[in-house]
Amino acid sequence: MTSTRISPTPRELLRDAGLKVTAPRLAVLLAVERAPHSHADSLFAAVRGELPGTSLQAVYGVLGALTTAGLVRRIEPATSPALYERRIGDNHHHVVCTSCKAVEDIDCVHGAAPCLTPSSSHGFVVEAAEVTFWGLCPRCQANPGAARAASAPPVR
Amino acid sequence: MTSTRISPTPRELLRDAGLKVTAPRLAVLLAVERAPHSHADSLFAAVRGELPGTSLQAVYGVLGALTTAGLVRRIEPATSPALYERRIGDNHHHVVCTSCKAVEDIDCVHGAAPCLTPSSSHGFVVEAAEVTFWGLCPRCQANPGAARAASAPPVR
DNA sequence: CCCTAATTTTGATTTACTCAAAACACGTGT
DNA sequence: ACACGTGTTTTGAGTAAATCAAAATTAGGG
Repeated sequence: MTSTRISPTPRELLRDAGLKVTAPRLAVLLAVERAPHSHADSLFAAVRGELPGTSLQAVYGVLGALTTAGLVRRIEPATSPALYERRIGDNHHHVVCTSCKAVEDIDCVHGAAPCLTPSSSHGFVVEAAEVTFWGLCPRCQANPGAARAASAPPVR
Repeated sequence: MTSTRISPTPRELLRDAGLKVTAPRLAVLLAVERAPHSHADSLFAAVRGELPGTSLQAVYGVLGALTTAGLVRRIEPATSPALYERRIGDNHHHVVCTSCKAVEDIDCVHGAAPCLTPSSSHGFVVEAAEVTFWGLCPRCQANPGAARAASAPPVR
């Protein structure tokens, strides 16, 4: 009995989400898996490696579809373009380096999903909480001069 | 005794920050005070009302200077342009309406500044934590059809 | 009141992304 | 196995938000 239940293949992921299986979609899915927290441009570069005909707009289209289908999560830290990752479903957060913009995952502070509840929500029905930590990554701590793209606002 | 210590005038704020006092700066400061969570464009519109010669670039320049000086705080919720507010120093957070993008302040969940500490920070030296809640504002709850500018991703 | 550095204006440019029409291909039905 | 329809991708253009740079202007110390 070869179980079909052990981590679905990219094909299955797409099919199960009701999306057609296409080469660009498989390639983007793989690229995001390999390099989490990538932006559209670098995914485009990665995809071009194995599928030279692909257009940047296709990558944007695929990322939109995958995000809508819930196969991929989009984050948008201040001052960065949108980043994509495959780790979904758990509610995890991110640390962003104020100097070089490197991103790492942070497990949810309080365990599962509703890890935060606003004190007073002004009548809003709150569906989600998003947490971004800002700091200096190990590399930039060691190498203080080398700010790659400064101006990220550490909230204050 | 008319105390000089009660909330500094805009002039004083600028001077104390080592910035020259100029009409555009006073106007932007006032406009942000009046309409918190405004973006550059709408501040530009407001400023134009009382100071017709002002350029959009000047508004961007002023906002940059005020932000650097810590007189104004910049936030950038996903899918919105940068927003500015005068409430600073306290570490407060925001709820953003997923439908109309309205923003409200939320007091820090755990009291003062270090209201969150990442469980494992991958060697980052964390300086700040930023929390954004996503939900439906009262108006959009009552008026479900009227999505003003959809596509804000409720994190998932 | 003058002078200099900071600020603002004017004008061009970049980045990240969206829109639309035409060509193409996945996969359902036969 | 094959055609057909719709969803996808390509091609090409366009937009919003913001940044960059040089020239003109102005705040405010001396």
